[in-house]
Amino acid sequence: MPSIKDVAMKAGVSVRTVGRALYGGGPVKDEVRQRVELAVKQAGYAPNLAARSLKTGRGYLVAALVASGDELHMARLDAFQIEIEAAGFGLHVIFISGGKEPLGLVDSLVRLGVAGLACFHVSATRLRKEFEGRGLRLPAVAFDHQDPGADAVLLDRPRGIEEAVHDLAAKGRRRIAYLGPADPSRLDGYARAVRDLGLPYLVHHPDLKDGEISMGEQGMQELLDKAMQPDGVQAFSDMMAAGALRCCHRRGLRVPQDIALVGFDNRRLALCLWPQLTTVAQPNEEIGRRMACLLLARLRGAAPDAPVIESVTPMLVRREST
Amino acid sequence: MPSIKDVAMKAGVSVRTVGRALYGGGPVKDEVRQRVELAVKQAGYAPNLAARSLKTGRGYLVAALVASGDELHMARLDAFQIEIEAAGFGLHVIFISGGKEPLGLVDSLVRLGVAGLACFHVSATRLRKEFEGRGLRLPAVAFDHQDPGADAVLLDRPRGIEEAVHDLAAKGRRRIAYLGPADPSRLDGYARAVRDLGLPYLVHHPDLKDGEISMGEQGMQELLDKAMQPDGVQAFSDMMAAGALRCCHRRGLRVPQDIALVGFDNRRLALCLWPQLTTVAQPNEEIGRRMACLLLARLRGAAPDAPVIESVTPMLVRREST
DNA sequence: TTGTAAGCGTTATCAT
DNA sequence: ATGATAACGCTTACAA
Repeated sequence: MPSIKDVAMKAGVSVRTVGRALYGGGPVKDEVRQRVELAVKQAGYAPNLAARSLKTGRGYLVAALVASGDELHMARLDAFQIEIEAAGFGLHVIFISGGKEPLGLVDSLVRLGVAGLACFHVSATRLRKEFEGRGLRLPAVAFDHQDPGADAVLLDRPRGIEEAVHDLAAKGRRRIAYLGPADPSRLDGYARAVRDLGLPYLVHHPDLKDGEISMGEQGMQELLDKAMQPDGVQAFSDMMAAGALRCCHRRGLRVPQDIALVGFDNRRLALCLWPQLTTVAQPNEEIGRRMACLLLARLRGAAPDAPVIESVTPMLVRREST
Repeated sequence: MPSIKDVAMKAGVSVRTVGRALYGGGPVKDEVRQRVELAVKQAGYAPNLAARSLKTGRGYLVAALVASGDELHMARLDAFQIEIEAAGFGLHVIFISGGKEPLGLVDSLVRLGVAGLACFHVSATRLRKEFEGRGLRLPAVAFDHQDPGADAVLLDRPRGIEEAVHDLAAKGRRRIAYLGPADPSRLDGYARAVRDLGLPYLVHHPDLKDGEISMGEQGMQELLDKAMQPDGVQAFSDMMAAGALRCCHRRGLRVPQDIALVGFDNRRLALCLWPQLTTVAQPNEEIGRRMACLLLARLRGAAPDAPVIESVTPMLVRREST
């Protein structure tokens, strides 16, 4: 492994000059700069990041906390990584399986000297408190929830649901139900839409907890049994919609002829179903990019003191189920 | 950030003694060790990994190359991470989106001083060659393919397919077809099974390339049009099976009454379909764990010179589609 | 049984 | 416009 000394030797200058030539911080003769750059190429020199961060105290790793392996998180993370690496940082991914933090997570982050934190649908409030307890400030950006003092990118679910319900109404549906847990943001959008459209408020919250598919299947069953007679259903998620679809198949209800069905998330699953699922898509790439921008600005000290909150809007994707 | 000096001061000993007390390497009085451990606790000391790896030259990060955000890779990676972190290493995940390596990947890995490499379905032959070109040996473990000189965990697909076909036959199916690309490992298992069972060899390779779902749908259509009259189908993947299922629905074929259908992978999707898909499951956690063991052994220098190749067996999961 | 000190590769302060 | 050198926190050979 060539070090900066080797480069200096090769170029016939001092290490200080190599530093100036590569990163600025003082005047360097053009001819010398060229010699240095050539020497870097020839030696295959790449600065040792361990040494750098030991010296500067600044870390070069950004940690991402991710709820285990979910397709949506991965899409966001992918976009996030690209921006982060383009800015010269490295991405350190930590999977939080089953809601449990890895043992000694804070320690390992401190030891690694992480420069910042990105939370993909996992709250890091406690974790950041621990950092503060050690006298460290850890810049952070979160998705879809607000950690106190952290920047955030929020998803405007109400808007997405509202658009979907309006679209159902535009297709002639008059009894549009909401199926799923009592999530305030989704219910807000649904409630606003049916009120504005003058349609009945039809909501069913299945109280099942074991997985979204069976929740969707059983919830749909109950919805039908309660004689709500829906001709359209906005589901909490694609997974729940898949369950609802199973119920319709079982009962011989045709989708979309008898009942139109809309999901939420636009998972790849939506394309695999019969019929293919109309759904509200999250702009995952945009989310990842925005999170990276926010965090990078803070790492560069170019962000205001107060947390920056941004909002992204989901988009309706029309398929066979409506 | 407390350093080892602070701990030494607090405990009233030298840094050398702290080192011995914490990591061994010489005798330490019990009483002194206790004082040191107390001081570590009180100071909240955690060794600075940048300094350590600068000094030792050994990295503490293991890099994982992953084909972007796939659910199966994530499950394996999750298990992999747990073992790696338990061994005191950190995991550095790199997503290879769309088959393209991030620009300057080798450089960034060198600079990070990664200790080892894990390839989840991405070949790293070229990458490791580049490392060798710089005079660095990079221990590596791969999944599902053999990189020269690297350890590997292979999936015994033939066994999995064979078991599935036998299961179809046991349920009375006599015309079992294989639907999918001409993947040698899967075809091997299929061919062996139908031969052993004395059943006809019915194979259709759709030459469509645009996504596995439409490939499954169109492939199934062609399979039926060719009058192969299958009463059972082993698909290349769950995604293809989902497409095949769509075709059956469209044509009014009942699954499993008219045709039984088996997928491969056991994605979460399999539970969302109607009917729920019987499929060949990959033991993802085991794969991740084994890869970690192999790599850790090599990092500790406890592995033989020759590459170690292990094999894991998939398992049939019976659901509604058979 | 314990302590001293060198050195890893970088950055940055100072002098030239 | 350039160079010598100290310091970051850690590990470890060597001295005591």
